[in-house]
Amino acid sequence: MPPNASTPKTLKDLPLYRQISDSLLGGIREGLFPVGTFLPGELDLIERYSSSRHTVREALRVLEDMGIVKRQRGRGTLVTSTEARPAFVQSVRDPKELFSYPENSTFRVLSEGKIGDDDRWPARIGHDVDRDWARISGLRTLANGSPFCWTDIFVLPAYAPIAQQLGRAGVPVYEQIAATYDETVASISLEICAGSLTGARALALKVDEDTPSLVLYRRYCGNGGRLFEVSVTEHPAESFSFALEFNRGWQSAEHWSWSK
Amino acid sequence: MPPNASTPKTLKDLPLYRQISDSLLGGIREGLFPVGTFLPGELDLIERYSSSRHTVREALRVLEDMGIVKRQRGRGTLVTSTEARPAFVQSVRDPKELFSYPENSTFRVLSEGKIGDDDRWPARIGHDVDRDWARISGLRTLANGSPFCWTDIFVLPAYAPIAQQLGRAGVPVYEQIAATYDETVASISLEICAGSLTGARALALKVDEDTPSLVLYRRYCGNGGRLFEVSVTEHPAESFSFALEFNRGWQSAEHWSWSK
DNA sequence: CTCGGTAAAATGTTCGGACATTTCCCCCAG
DNA sequence: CTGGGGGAAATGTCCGAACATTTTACCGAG
Repeated sequence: MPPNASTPKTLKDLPLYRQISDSLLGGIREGLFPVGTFLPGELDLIERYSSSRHTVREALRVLEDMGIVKRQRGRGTLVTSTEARPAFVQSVRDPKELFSYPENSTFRVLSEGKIGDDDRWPARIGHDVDRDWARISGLRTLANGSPFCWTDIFVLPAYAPIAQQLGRAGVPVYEQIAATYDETVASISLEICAGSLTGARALALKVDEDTPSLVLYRRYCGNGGRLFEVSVTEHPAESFSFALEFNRGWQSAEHWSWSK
Repeated sequence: MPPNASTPKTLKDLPLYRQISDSLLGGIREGLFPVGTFLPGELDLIERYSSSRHTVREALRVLEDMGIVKRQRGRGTLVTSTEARPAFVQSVRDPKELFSYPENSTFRVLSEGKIGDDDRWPARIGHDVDRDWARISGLRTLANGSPFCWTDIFVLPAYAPIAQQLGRAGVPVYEQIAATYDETVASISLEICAGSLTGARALALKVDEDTPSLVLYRRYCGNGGRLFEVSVTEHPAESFSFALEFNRGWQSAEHWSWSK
C-alpha cells in the first residue's frame, strides 16, 4: 500500500480537460448525474470549473468517446452509462504492456494446433518458418466478462537466441521476419515481442515458464481496427504491422471448442 | 443511374472541417500522402485551406477517429491506412436503417433454435412471450470480409398486428415490451423494429417474404459498445435500450455451427 | 567517433469570442 | 382542443492567439 493512499498513482499534472472529465465521471458514478439525465449545460460547467468553453467541450468529448455520455445538439448532454466502453486500441512501447490487459480480464484456451495443420494458414506462410513454429493457441479474451477479441499466439522456441537479441535491439529481427511477411491486410496485425511466458499463459500454451521465446501475437478485434501498435523499437515509426492473409473461415466452429 | 453522376447524394453544406478531412482523405487515397508518410504540418494545412488551426485540427481528429492517421506529438501526423475503421456505433431514426449495412456486407446463418431451448436464455424472459417467439437465428456479419459482430434475430409472426401498428406509431408497443424487459445491461442492446424480411434475410430465417413481423435485433459488438441506438420514436430521448442478461457462455462453440 | 546540449519543428493544451443550428416549450390564434 | 409561431436554451462550427510539451536534428566539446 502506498504511503499516501488518497493520491492516485499518476496524478502528475493531468490536463485540465482530463481533470474535468474525471470529475464529471466521478459525479456520474456517485449518482449526482444518474444515467438518463442530462449533464449541466456547457455554460454552467464553465462557471463550475472556471474554465473556457473549449476546455469544457474537450472534457465532454472525452466522456463521449468513452461511451459515458451522448451529446445532442439543442438538447444537452445525456448520461448513458457509468462504465466506459473498453478502449482497446492503444499503443504500447514496452513489450511488457502486451501482457497487461484491462482489469477483470480472463483468458480461455479454445484450441491448439500446429501451424500448417490448419486450413486457416494458407501457403503464404514461409515453409522454412513453418517447421520451427511450435504451437498455436487461440485465446478468447474476456474483458469484464464480455468477449471482445481473439488472440492467436505463436511461440517459436527455436528462435530463442533471436528472441534474446530482440529483447535488446529489436530492429534487425523485425526486418528479418518482416521480409517474410510482406503483405499487409487491414485490421489484422501481427505483433512480435520477445520474452518468456509465465503463469496462466505458459500453462495454457504448455510452455515451460521463463523459457525465452519469440512470441507472435496475431490479434483480431471485431472493431476492425488494429488492436495494438507495437513499438518495441526505440523509433515508433518503425513499428511493424505486417500481416497475414485473413482466412475468412478461420473462426468456423470446427476449430473452436471449449476446453472445460 | 442518377442523372448527374458526379455529385454525391448529400453534398449540402458539409462543415468546413469535414470538407478538409474529406480532401485530405482523397489525397491519401490518390497517393499524394502514401501510407507511412507524414501529412503536412498543421501550419501548412492552415495556409492550404485558408482556415484556422482549430478547424484543421478538427479535421485531423476526424481522420484519427477513422483510423486513417495517427497523430504524434512532436513528430507529425502519420498516415497509417487508406481505409476507415468501420464505425458501427451510430444512431438510426428510421427502422429501415436497421437493414442498411456497410457495403460489401454479407451474412451467414450460424444456428437456429427456439427461445427457451437454449441455456443462453435464462428465466428472465417472460413465459408469455416465450410461446410466441418463433425463431432465433444467429447471424455473423461480415463487413468488408471481416467479422465484426453477431446479431441474433428474433422474429415474432404472432405479433404481426402489433408490428403494423409499430410501423406507424411505435411508442406504445415499445412501452409494452419495455415493461417486460426492464433490466438493463451495458453493451447489450435489444432493438426492435417492425417490418418484413426480404431477400437473403428472409431466406436465412426461413420466413416468407413480406410477412409483417416484429423483429428484435440483439446485437453484440466486440467493442463493448452499443451498436445502435434505436430511436424510432420521434423523441430520441425515449430510444429504448432495455436488454437481456448477458450469458457469458452464449458463444460457446456448441451453439455455433456453420451451416454449409 | 561519441556524448551532450541546444534549437527548431510539430502537436498538445488553454483561453476568449462570435455566430449557426437544432430542439424544446410556451403562448396565442383559430 | 389543436395548430403554428416564436423565443429561449443548448450544442455545433469557426476564428484568433498564446504557451507547453515532445520529438528530432544539428552541432560542438571531449
